[in-house]
Amino acid sequence: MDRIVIADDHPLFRAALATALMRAAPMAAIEETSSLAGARAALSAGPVDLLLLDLKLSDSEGFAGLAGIRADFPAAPVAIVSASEDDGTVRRALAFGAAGFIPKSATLANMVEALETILAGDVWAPALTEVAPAESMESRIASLTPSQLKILIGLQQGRLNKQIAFDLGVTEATIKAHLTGVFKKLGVHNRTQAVIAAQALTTQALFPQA
Amino acid sequence: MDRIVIADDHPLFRAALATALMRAAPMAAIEETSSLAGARAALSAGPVDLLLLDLKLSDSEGFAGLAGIRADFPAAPVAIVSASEDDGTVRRALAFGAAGFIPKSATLANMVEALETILAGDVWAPALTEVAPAESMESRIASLTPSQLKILIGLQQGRLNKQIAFDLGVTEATIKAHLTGVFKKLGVHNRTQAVIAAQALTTQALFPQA
DNA sequence: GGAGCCATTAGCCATTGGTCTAGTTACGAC
DNA sequence: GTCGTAACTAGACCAATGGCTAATGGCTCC
Repeated sequence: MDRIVIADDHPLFRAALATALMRAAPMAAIEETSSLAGARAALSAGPVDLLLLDLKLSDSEGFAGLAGIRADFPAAPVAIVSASEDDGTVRRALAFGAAGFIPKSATLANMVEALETILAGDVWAPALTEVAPAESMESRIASLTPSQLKILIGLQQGRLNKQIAFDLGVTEATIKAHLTGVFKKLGVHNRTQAVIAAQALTTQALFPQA
Repeated sequence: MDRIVIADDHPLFRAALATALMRAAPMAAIEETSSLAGARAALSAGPVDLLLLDLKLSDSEGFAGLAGIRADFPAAPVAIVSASEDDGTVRRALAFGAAGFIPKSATLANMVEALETILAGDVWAPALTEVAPAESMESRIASLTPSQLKILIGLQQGRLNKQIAFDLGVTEATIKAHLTGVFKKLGVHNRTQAVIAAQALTTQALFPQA
């Protein structure tokens, strides 16, 4: 029996997802939450077979929420449900390790199909116009270790090393060491440039392709 | 006789603007360029009565180009021509001191009207749904002095104080002094947070209102 | 002329940031 | 098993940053 968590701040859409889930996985135990914090709580409580995550939650900021979840709970499959479904958004979600992408504009039948695919362990996403855009900043960020990613998210919120260290329960020296690794992987030389690079985590594509 | 500079990387659109200008200001001397650098060169060469600036140039990044021009040549009226014409973009352009906003989707007649208005010294912009959105980060950035703005743009490019000082031909001490002012005006406490705040200079509105 | 704002620089000092080196653990390959 | 690799951790050391005071000169607005 699967344990499935729906994290979306729109009650009606949660209901729609639940309906689709009842068809795709009749035996699943479904939990609903409207916040990223709620999703994290559910993940902390025990293993989850699928998390359906809205990109736009009150307490999350775009892909930073997804990235944070992936860092803390790498074992849990996460499917993104989103109102925006442009190529760039989909591609980025997959780059950050999403197991699937479900546009909110999808029909119920499509959602059922998508959920079945994802629950079977495959990846489901709207058709992409192209396969791989090569060396993107997204792929670089996706290559960060969980700790590095958490620290990058800290940077992006303007926190000091000391604050991040406190948040993560480690020494400031540790933060600095991880940061050096982050800089190397992102190809930058200081935190300011890292924040600029990490804009990919929150920003819409400036010119979404097609 | 007016001296008017068109900075747009699309040759056809430059031609369209030139056509509109010939009607709005038959006696004007028109110069064309495809880059921000070209526009700067023209402004440096002598007083310009109007600069028509595309928001998206190869060597500029959104509003940073406009802000930089305003900082270096505060006397020159700048009208933005842009493909995107959502409310947020227009509002922001005006917040950064644009004398007008001409959507690329405008008809030739509209362009002529807009240019006449702007050349007469008035502000021309598409209708805004609302007048003032109060205390925005844009208004804070717009309150920066020219030097402060140039330094903020330096920050946003990930440069060191030393590098910015070299670029502007001043001492590092000067950069620090200005930075203190920037932090105060933006309400932040370090350069990382300033960069995050300054994202308004390059980023599209995440959720352009209407 | 004076008040006020801006730009510029210097010097000092505390804090923060970043690199280097190094020890520990975990995990898969052989 | 143990070898190699990658991740996490941390201390030492130096560079960069930021706040402070103080001084100079230019500028505009009363």
